Formats: sequence, structure tokens, C-alpha cells
Amino acid sequence: MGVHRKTRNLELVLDAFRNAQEALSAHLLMERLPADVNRSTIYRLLDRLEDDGVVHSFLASENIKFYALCQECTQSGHVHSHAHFQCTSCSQVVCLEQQVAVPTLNQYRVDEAQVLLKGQCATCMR
Amino acid sequence: MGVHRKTRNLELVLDAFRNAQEALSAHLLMERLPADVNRSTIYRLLDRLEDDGVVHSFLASENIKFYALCQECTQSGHVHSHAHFQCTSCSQVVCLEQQVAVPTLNQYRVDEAQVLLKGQCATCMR
DNA sequence: GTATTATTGCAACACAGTCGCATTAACTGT
DNA sequence: ACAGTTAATGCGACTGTGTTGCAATAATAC
Repeated sequence: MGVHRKTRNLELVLDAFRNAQEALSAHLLMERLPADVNRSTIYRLLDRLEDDGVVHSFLASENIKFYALCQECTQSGHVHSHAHFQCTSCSQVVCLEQQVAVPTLNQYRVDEAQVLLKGQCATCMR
Repeated sequence: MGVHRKTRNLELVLDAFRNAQEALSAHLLMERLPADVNRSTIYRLLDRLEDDGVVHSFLASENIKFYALCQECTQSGHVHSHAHFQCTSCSQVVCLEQQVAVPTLNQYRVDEAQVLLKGQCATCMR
């Protein structure tokens, strides 16, 4: 686990995640942080937090990487085999409780299953 | 369905897909096509072929969009609810037979399930 | 063969993400 | 409390994927 100095930026990022009900992309994060927090810094913090098992990442639509706090991950291994949902209207992304059963295949060794469900969230359905 | 003129580039792209056992990204496609085929043209052809239900696309690692020929898609709707597998060693991507059951959720209407399995292919396991 | 227009090539652009490097600031030991 | 160490930051430049406007080209219809 990398050393973590308690910096303003780190606290801001962690607070943003704790206050968010949904998963955040680097871009969304920037919008919620003071404008003077550097882009590179955000990317580096996200990388480090992922390495340290604090957040996990996954790809959503439009080639955007999203991050969310880990509930059961450790530094030794990410255990985030849950599905993610993205609303095709508002683009919001959330982690689902739903665990994903990693299937077995003949010709391949499957280590990980990434599941992204797409559709409409409650708000956008009305 | 858009009009399709029978051009050299279109034939080259279709041939590349028919000769490929695996899914192709725009980048992989470029490597397999004569060097004088323009980058924009490839992206435009892929977009059009997808609109026309000839190929389907999905995101793999590193935010790269992959394309493969559709087996059962029509212009009216893509039916490619199969899983995809990507080897974490050689990055090769293949379409799997395995159909994906789109789960139902309480708070969301799920229209589509994207499943990317990651692990090692037979070649890379040895 | 000529007119029409889809397709192409080019160059410029947009955007997510990365990197090298000099500066700043958080921690350590005393 | 202070100095030394080094993690973290800000900046600017860069990479790579994908998009777009526009003029030139070429496939098709007549």
C-alpha cells in the first residue's frame, strides 16, 4: 500500500465519493471539486486510490472510466464482481448489489467478469 | 438502411472481418488493410456498418471499441446479447456463444447487458 | 456520356488520459 | 520548532482514439 499523505486534494476526492450516491468519472469529479484542483492530480489520485483498494474502476459508455468506493476490496485484490448500471438518458452510473457469477469456459481461463447493464433509471422513466 | 456503394474500401473492411477469427478494433483493422486506406474512412465505414446491422460494437480494455460481424442482427435492432472475452495477455477479443440473460432490477429498466469476461486464452496459458 | 451524390482524403479538432520536470508541502527525526 | 526528505502537485506537452468540415473523387442512375 502506497504511503498516503493527508492532503487537501485527497480529502476533497474522498469526500466527493462519500457524498456521491453514484459512480464518478474523472470529469464528474472535476465538476464537483474546486476549479483549482489540477486535472493530472485527479487522475493520479484515482490511480493511487485504485491501487490501494480504496476505489474500483470500470468502463461505461463513451469510453469513460468510472470510479466508486470499494466496499469489500483489499489491497491484495479487488473483489468487485458486482454489476454496474448506466442510464442511457442521464448517463448516471451506479454500482448494483447484484453479484456476477463468473462463468467457466472451455478454451479460456476467466479471471473477471465485467457487467454493465444499460437502460433507464427511475428518474428518467417518468 | 443506408445506401452502400460497392467501393474498394468497403470490400477490404468486410474481407478483413470475414477472415478474422476475432473481433477487431479500428486500430487492428488498419494494420490489416493497405496503408493507404484513410483512418477517417475506416471509422466512418465502421459506423455505417454498425448502423446497418452488419457489425456490432462493444468496449474492451483500455477504452478501445471493438467490432465483429453480426450473426443475428438486423437493421431494426441489434441482437448481440452474447458475452465477449478478452485475453489480458495478448489483448485478443472474441465473441462467445454464451448468451447473456438480461436481469431484471427493481429501480431500473434494463434494456441491454454488456458482459466482458477477462482472463487468459488457450495460447497464452501455455 | 453526363449528372447526381455517396465516398474519400486531408487537416484540423475534441477529448480522455499520461508523463517529465520543477516546485510545493506533508511528514520524519532530532 | 526546525531542517531534511520525498510524496504530492501544477504545468505544459504529449499520446491515442475518435470526430468533423470541406473540397476532390468515383460509384451509380439516367
